[in-house]
Amino acid sequence: MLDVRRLHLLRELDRRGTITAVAEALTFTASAVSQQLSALEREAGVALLERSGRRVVLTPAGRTLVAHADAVLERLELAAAELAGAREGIGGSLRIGTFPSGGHTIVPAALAELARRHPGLEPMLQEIDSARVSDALRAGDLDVALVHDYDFVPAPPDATVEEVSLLEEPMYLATGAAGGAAAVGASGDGTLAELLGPCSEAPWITARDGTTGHAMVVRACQAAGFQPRIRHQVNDFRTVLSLAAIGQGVGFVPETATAPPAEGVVLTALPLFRRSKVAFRAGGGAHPAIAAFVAAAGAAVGGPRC
Amino acid sequence: MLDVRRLHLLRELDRRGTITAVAEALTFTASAVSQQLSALEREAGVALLERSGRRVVLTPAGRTLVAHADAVLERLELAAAELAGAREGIGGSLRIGTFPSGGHTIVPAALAELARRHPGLEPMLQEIDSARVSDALRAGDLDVALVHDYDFVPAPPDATVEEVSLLEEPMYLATGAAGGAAAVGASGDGTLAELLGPCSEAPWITARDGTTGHAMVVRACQAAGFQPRIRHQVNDFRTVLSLAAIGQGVGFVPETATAPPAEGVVLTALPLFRRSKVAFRAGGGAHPAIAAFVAAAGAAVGGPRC
DNA sequence: CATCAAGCATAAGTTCAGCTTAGGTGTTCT
DNA sequence: AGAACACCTAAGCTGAACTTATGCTTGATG
Repeated sequence: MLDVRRLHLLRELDRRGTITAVAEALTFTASAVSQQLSALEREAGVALLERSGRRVVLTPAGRTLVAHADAVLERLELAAAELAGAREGIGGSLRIGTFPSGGHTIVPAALAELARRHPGLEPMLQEIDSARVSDALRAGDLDVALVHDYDFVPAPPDATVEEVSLLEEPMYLATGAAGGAAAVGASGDGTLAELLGPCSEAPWITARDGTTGHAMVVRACQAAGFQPRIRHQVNDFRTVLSLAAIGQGVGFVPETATAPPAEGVVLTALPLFRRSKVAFRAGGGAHPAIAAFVAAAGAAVGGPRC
Repeated sequence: MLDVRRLHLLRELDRRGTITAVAEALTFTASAVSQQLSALEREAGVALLERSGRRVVLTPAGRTLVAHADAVLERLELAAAELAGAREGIGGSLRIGTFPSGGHTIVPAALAELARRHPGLEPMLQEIDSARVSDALRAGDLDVALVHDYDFVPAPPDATVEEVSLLEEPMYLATGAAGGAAAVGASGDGTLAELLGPCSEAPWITARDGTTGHAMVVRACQAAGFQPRIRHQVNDFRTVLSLAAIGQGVGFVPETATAPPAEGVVLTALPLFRRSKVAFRAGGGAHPAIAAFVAAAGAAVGGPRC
């Protein structure tokens, strides 16, 4: 019988690219991973990986085996989730990841709701970049995470992670107000090019390089026909608004960040959306603590809005 | 992560009923199985089995976990099968089980065909009662098996075993001929009760007690309205015919056993069928050696008949 | 081109999970 | 009541799997 632990290593190798990275993620030495993968190859009787430069890449046989590993591990996750459901009461710890701005919007409300309904549950919050979430989930460093998904920034589909949509909100263009008063443009009509065009020469404020928020600004501007001149890179939307207010540039903020209205900023709604989701390991949705968090997060975004 | 080897033990416990039986089947000591199941229970955090008299039975949680184990193990079987397919050439050994009468009908033709097409494959034949086949497949003592399936004897559905139908043939009633000449009644019309009625007082020849062939005779007679008086119990259909010829009783034989015609026996076709099938572990159909055997067996029964 | 770091593989030593053996308890059958 | 059966626990042992140490190849850098 194929060893599932070894299949797990093969899957991580497929995702992370190097044996060293796999070892780091699972807190082994590279030697241990190398030995186990050799053993897997031996029992498989087929070459699963071959050296390519100083790394290794999976053979076609290795890649199909990873597909099977995904299926097996998903089913094991589901089994574990159901077992957790069979244990009376929801308890233990739940490791929650969140994008930075989620930490002071959705998460507190969700955690309050969660604590009210399941006092035995011990939530552990951790800020994490959305791009690193799926790795952290697979490695078991996180159980659930709040993630973002922007227009223009397609996430590669990943069979190992499931997502539940929480909220879809429009993005706003934040520009400095001439008079110093706060204003929210209800616009909504007008194409992206028409709305962004006037800012093609302005300095831009984006999220930090490498994030999906950053990529979204760049691609939206490109779609509007220009290359943004980026001056500031900050992740915190309150900082974006403060900078815009003092005329340091223009940027995007999600609807959540528009209340209370920031002084000295004009906000214009864009035909551009951000979706907030809860992500967890495929099969893990049956876990009561995860299901409870998804429900609490849903209540947190749905409650105030209805 | 749940340990798949332990899940395998739990599944076997579900099928076999006692820890001792599981240990015997997998060549462990009962102590080892007991310890591993305790460990599984500990990591599950839920009671999976409870004592009932001097045995143990699965709790509801244990039974749902077995369902997951079935799914996981089937997928692993499929993965292993595909790996075997990726190995160039078909080789190694293939352990084949067969019901006794299959040994001198289908199997030789199938093995000849198999040897012709895949000289590297080393088939290992073993007679086995159909009722024990699924256990033997699951335990890994067999890779494929020829099994039977009679009308009136429903086999309990087993998600761990897949079957491919080979042949459906009518059963014949064998009675002693008055004149001593061979005869095959083409009857076909007439209900089961009408055809068997005349034999309600005759001594019967059936397969050995506990086999499906035996159960089929008893239930068919019951359906015809009488309880058969069983005198002889033999599995070999040639012996059945010989006994019928000397007036020692009446019995059922499948069509396969009617050629060449036996002297002194009258054969009457019954509206009663026997199906021959190839069985293998769920997911194992993708294994090249198993697929080759299924094809060869199909050719063996289909070839002479078309 | 020489040098260095990254990444993988192998050898050797160590630790711990999982096996067997041995012995004990509760249950069922005779 | 006694015997056989099925399971559990304790104790000791063995091998699989990990770490450490080392060497090889590849790619980047000055």
